[in-house]
Amino acid sequence: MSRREQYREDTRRDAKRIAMAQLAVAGPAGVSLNAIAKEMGLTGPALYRYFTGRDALLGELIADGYTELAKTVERTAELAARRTPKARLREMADAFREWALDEPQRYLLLFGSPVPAFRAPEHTVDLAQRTLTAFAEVLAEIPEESSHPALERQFALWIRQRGTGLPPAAMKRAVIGWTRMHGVLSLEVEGHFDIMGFDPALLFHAEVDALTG
Amino acid sequence: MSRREQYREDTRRDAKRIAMAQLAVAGPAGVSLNAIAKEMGLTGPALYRYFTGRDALLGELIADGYTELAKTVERTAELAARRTPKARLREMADAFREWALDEPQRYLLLFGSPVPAFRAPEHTVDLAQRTLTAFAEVLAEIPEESSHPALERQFALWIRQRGTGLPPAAMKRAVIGWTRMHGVLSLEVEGHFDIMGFDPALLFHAEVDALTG
DNA sequence: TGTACATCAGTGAACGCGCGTTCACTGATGTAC
DNA sequence: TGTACATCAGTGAACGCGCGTTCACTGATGTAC
Repeated sequence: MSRREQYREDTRRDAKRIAMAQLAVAGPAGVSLNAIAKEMGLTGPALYRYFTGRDALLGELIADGYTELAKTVERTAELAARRTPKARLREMADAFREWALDEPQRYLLLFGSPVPAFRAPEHTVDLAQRTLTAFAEVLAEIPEESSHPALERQFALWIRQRGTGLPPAAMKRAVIGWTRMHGVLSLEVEGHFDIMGFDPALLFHAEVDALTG
Repeated sequence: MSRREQYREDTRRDAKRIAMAQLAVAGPAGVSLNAIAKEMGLTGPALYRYFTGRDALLGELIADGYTELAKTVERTAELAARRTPKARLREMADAFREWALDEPQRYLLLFGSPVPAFRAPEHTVDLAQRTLTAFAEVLAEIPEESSHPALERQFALWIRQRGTGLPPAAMKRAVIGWTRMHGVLSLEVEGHFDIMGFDPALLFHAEVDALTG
């Protein structure tokens, strides 16, 4: 890689790092190209050498987020490869939770309220699938009596379209696991449990355990 | 009520109606006092006769939202008073879901990403409890073997503090039901299921049914 | 019923702010001979 | 090794926009006698 290319990459990474910090403080609306440039010692227009605009930058943050999350969960699954599927599932769920709580606004950027008038680029869909697939894989190893035939039929269709070789029932349970984890995490992150005086971690773990009967 | 009082109330209601319309289109960030005033045929500063500021208006929208939602669910419970608890629960859940899907941004205003640098007023906490209590009441009528003692102990404590006479297990199940419904609804509303080609309603109903074993 | 006063709604100008983005231009870095 | 040219980073000014909020003021509506 030439020095210029190296420099470009460094600058882009810097800009995204600062953007993430702004996101953490003030949400997506608080991410401003001018403010980022200022913090880098540049003027606003300079960033247009590196990003086609604000939306492109946000899009990259989203894509990076999905990728990071998937890698985190996948790595946890690998490290726990020799443990029982149930234990592995628990660890993966914990990794998911930690990743969310570590930087709530980054989590909400992926799964929270959509940024108005901003559509995530198409290829993020595949990135988003990675994490779900990891959960489906471990769930496929944990037997459970099948139920909800109508729902599973729809998942079978979807799996056939996308060509992953996972059992529909496992995919269904992965989606249910996802919605349940997200239900707890999003409300926790937004402070809705604050006044209720209980530990959201207990609730989260109860939900993960309930997944496997 | 004097004519002036009547006029004040009408104007306030008008302003909030327009604010809700803006919210529906562009989210909380899209709610602008100036734009509201313009649509009413007024200038911006005029609205300061009716609201102390933008945050106060948003606060009222939130409080109204919680109250509306609670009333909707409570009314449904009353209308289904003679049906079995399970059937009543299903109808209440459906009412919850319909309310959410009817105006997604209003739902997200209550349960979605927090508006940065905006704290909901204290009394909204009680309003938020109303809906939860309605669900706890019906769940108290549906027996289920108790589990998760640690979690239930925390709910017992909270219930004692707030003086509602509900069984902790019912409260716990209401919270779990809430997180599960929210998990499905928030992801649905934000379009995360769009490319997966299945009917979120099926998932939602599966979750509600799973609540009662 | 009419007059004097108080209350209130709404205006228009202004303050200060920040935003995304375009554009012509300077100056430095890299490249080809 | 040096020169001529191309490429690229970054600047500064500008455009146009909208925002929340304050303030002095006008004009209409209500109230008390």
